Amino acid sequence: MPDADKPTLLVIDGHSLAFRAFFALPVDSFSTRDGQHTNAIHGFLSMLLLLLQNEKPTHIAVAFDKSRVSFRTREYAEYKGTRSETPPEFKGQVSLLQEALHAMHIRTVEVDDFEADDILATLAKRGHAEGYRVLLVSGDRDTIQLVNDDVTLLYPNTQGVSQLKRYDVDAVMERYGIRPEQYPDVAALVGETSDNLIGITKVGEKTAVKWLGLYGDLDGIIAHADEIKGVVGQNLRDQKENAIRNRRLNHLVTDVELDVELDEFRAKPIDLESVRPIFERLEFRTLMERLTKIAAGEATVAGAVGNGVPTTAVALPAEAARVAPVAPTPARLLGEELGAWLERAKAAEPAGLGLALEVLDGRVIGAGIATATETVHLPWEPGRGDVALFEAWLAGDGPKVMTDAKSQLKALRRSGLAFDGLVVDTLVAGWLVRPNLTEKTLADLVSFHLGETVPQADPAQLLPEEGTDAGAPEYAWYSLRLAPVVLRALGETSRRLLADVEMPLVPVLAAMELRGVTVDHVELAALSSELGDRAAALAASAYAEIGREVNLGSPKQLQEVLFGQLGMPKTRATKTGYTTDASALADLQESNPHPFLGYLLEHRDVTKLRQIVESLDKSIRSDGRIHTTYWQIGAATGRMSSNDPNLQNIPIRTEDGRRIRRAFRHGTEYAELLTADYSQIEMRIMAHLSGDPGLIEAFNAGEDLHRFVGARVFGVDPSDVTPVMRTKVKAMSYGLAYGLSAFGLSKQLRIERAEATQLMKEYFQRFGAVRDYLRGVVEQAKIDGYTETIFGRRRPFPDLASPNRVHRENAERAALNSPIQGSAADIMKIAMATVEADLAAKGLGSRMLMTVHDELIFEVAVGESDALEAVVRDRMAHAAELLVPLDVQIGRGANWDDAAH
DNA sequence: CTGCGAACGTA
DNA sequence: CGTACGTTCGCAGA
Repeated sequence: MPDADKPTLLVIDGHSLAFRAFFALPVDSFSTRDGQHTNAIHGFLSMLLLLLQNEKPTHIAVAFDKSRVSFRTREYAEYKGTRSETPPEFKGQVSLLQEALHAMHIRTVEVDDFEADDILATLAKRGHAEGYRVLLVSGDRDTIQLVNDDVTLLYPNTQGVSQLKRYDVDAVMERYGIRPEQYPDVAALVGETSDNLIGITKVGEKTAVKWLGLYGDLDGIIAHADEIKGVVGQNLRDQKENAIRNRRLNHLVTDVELDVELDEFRAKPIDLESVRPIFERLEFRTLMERLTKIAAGEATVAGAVGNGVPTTAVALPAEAARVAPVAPTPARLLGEELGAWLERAKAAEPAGLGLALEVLDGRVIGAGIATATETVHLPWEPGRGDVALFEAWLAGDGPKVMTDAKSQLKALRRSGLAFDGLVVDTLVAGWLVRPNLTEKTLADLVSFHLGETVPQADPAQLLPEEGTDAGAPEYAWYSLRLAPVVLRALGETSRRLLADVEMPLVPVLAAMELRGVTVDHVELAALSSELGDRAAALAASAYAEIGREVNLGSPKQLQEVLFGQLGMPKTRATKTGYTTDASALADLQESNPHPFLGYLLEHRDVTKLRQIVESLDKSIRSDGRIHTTYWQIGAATGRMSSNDPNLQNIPIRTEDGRRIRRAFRHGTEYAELLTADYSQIEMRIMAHLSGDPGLIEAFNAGEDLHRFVGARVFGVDPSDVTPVMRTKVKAMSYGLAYGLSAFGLSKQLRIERAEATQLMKEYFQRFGAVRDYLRGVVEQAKIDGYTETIFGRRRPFPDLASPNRVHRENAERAALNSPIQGSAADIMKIAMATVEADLAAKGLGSRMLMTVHDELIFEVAVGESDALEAVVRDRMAHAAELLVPLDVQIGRGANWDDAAH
């Protein structure tokens, strides 16, 4: 029977989904007037309605655990022992949920002594046997073992409860590299923390999958345990009982006795009158409206909006795998033919043509151009003459769609070719859709957004062989096809961000990378050798203290020295032992002073600096300049990163560090360097976003921010704010944007916990809107599943719904920080594009060289100091209009250090 | 030769 | 028990 004709059985693990919903939605925003919490019920039902709309199941069952004990806990008392007590706000929601389900005429199932997963397993097996298509919804990974050609798992791991990842056999293979039925063997070897099942030490997913490939299954692996070498082999032999026990426990029972026939789960038409009383009692107005629409058959897939309901629809890929479309065979056209083709292509694709350039040794050697149905391959050297029409198209503003345009734009520039008209870079657009950096290449994008595979994907492709590999024409074609899909996924606001902020930045970054920055090799070499000498002397002194030579760069050996030989108290634990990081060593120095610690710390500093100096020196190219690469999609917040080498972490805090900055110079044709940075931009954004009157006044007053805030917090006159008070308030202010706790604050300032708590209390009393704002960000993010910057840049936070407290709280702090760091990034990106454009418009020869998040560095052409400063100040200060002014600090000098004000 | 964790530089 | 990155090193397992 073809799939489409099969009945669809939807089976939901009720407890697991309700629990996820509980953590995904803020408990405070969902309760009835008489105080009953409803967030878990609301989230669950919201998800259920989406499933009803999208999947149109013919049969529905919801399974629940009958109690916390089952045959598993009897066999292994510690099973799920790490799970904490059920939160009181959750209790009671399950029975109300069951009541609501019954009102919707949906059957629930629970069986003594078995877990909901066993019921899922049993129903999946019966459904498969009786010719159903089965959809399982569970947050328990053990259910992966149930997936087969008829059984698909929807797993809520990406975007809170309303987004489900679809695991069919192929998806499991892709994610885990194994067949679904092998999953329990992997889990048995690796262990499962949430179930308190300990696996084999040192065995992770990779090792387990590898062994399975070699020996077939867990029994095979254990039978061949003697052949496995090394520590892991020994661990396996020692701990195999763990794995055997885990395997027994994670095997799901497929023959639980259920007193029900599958047909009894048949979905009934929605009976609004039966549902109304319970929905009214739970005060679910919006859900009732949605249900009414579904009943009337007029609901749309993404129609779920309002009252705290996630606005995104369940993420569902298109129909089952189709045959991947194949790129058209590229035509080879010359001269006039090409010109004529271009004219036709432009008419066929008014939104833009796909373009990809072939690059060899940094120079352009060919191009691929694509419409939806045709591609052209053009091997050409610039200036050949007969392709003037093509070069004119490149230079004009005719719209072009590319993937990873920046590197290609650099090659064009090097080849002396003009370029304009980039409308979509699918790499950047794809990142705006999913900023957590999962798709880094065209092949990744095609795989995720189109569900197809780029043949022989190799982005570094130089000279594509005819017919086999994907070359420039195919790249152009895929780029063009990606664009509408990705743009549709972006939504209106993000499309504006792409067009107004990100796309204009691409050629700017390309230009900056090409320019590079002059760095003095002689200076660096001298510094390196001096630092080398000092490191050697410090190492010798350290060795003398302990009477032997150890590798000071080895945490392992240091632990032997500190906690063994010197008998010092253990520090904070890491995965592999005890930390020897600088702050821990400083603590030790206080409690157990020892000269070795001092030498060690200083040795660390010196070798670290030397390492940076060495790597910078190696990066100086033949033009005497360092050319970094900016990664526009480098950070989920919207920031850029810099690599090869990273110019965004050049030391500044110590004198030795500043000596490195002194090696950064202006080129010989130029007069000096100019640096411009936003002062306290993150605090200003916080003032803007929170609207806090006190903070806004602080910035508008234009006096020293921390002094002003300190005066308010400590209730003294600004002139009476002592340096100590100022330091405390400054740490507090900056910590806010990172979700700093009283504990963290006390640690950083080395003050008592109580004092830190008091300081925070006073702070929030004076700047209450800041606290309200920060709380609101997290709450809203839990509802939406993402945060947003001032300019509408979004970042999803799936972990806000995690039942794991550590993961969840990490996500909460990141969510807190994202709109602030991200808005600052937006502003800087706008500033960069406008500064660059203004310099060009005014015909200035000065140029922007580097960006370090809130700082820009320029090379000043002779006689342009004041003109440049005026442009930079103006464009940076007015990149955004906030409730507070944007302050720009500017300095000039012969090197980067001197140019810092 | 590769992958991971610790440590540390910046904003 | 403070966000966001990139780089380097040592170590362990091939």
